[in-house]
Amino acid sequence: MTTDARPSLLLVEDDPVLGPLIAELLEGDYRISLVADGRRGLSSALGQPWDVMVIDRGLPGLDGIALISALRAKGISTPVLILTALGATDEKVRGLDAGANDYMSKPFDAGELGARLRALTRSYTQPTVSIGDWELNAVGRSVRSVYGPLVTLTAKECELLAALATDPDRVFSRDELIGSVFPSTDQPSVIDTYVHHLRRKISRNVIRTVHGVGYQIGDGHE
Amino acid sequence: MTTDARPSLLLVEDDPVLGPLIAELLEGDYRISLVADGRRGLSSALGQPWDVMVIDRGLPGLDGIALISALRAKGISTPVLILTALGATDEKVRGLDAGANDYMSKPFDAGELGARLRALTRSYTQPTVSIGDWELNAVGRSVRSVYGPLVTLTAKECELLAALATDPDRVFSRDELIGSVFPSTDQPSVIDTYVHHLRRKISRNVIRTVHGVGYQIGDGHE
DNA sequence: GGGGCCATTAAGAAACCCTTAAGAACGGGA
DNA sequence: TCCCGTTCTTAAGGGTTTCTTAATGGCCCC
Repeated sequence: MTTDARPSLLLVEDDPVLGPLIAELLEGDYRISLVADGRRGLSSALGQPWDVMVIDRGLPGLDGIALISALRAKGISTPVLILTALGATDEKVRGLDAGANDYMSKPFDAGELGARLRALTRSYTQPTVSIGDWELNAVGRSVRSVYGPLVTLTAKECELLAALATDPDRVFSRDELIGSVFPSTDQPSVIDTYVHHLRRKISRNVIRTVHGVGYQIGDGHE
Repeated sequence: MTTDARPSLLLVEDDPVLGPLIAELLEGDYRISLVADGRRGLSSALGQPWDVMVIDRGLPGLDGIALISALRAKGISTPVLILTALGATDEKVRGLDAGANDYMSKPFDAGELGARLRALTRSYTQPTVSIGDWELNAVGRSVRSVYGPLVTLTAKECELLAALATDPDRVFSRDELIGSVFPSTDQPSVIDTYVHHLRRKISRNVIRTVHGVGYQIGDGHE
């Protein structure tokens, strides 16, 4: 298989030497995107799902701590390791309190950075549901194909897909799905609309229509 | 029969009013055990098998989410409905992601609770009928041979095949089949048409013609 | 060769689903 | 608070699938 299985890593580091250096160190193990200021970091972090982030404490535009706070406020729970030149304990506490998951002071050991990142990507890997060739991350509201990029879903899209995925091969009636995903309405056609959204975002073959009955998640044997 | 056929239900709810109230509501349909804190909930849940659990989100001792996570980590896959005062969507996602199967916000409607519990205790596995090398899923309107691809059927195709499969080796007359599958018509040739559809979709040998009499599935050995 | 019976194909009608669009509701940022 | 963008919800037309009917051709037995 030709798929790149490396986890994606967003590196936010303004130092023109250190940034590329870290990127080079880690590029064997991660697919790295490097951005050099806080605002771009935020838009990158929000723009697509990441497996892990490494964020510098002192950044132009938007401070690292503020960046992490903003992410967490948005409900992004991607694991973050924060880097800093400051080794003081209260700095560490502040970073972790803001929502960082780990912390390293410069200068740091490359091996230790690698180990800490492995620990982060291991322990914080969010549970996913397999749907044929797709993996649904209900917490991050994202779906990724084995063969393609990550796709972000809206809340309802995600809930609908998750509901169908609770029991592959089972056929769900529209009323059933409305009860669990769209309790605020009783109009079955809303399901059609969202099925359409999901098929457009993901793939036409993920959700099967059972004429006159409802919808079902295929099992990859089609 | 003297056996109590009611499913067993473990209710973990610390509210001194709501707990007994729910227990009373449901005791006609379930054998209920009520415990009032998370740690006891965990030991009860691990101590014996349950058919279904209702767990409060906020619990003393061990939070409801943590309780469910612990259960799932132990490999306990009993269906769980989580109750909460919090209606926020991300709370819902969090609960479901921790391993809950369904979710209700307080205050809740007693009837809806009953319906959701019935849905949880109902078997999700759809019955399949074996027809030679083929397996028919009447709800999903699909048929598959061993290791073969999934073949989708229309409603009438499926009903006809299911009708024949109710009694393999028995020969069904056209009139008989029309009565049970195509009540809206009285034209026997419609059966021929649908037999043809099935043979094309599945296999030429699944349905045997008994000249002058009708149709039959298999003949004992193929 | 004729007659009965079955297999196959086709086509109109009906039921149902897909797609698009637009207004409402929601939430974030200025 | 207001504005703007996203998401949710509703609605409706067009398109597809499915049902039903019917006609033709093949096969076998008489």
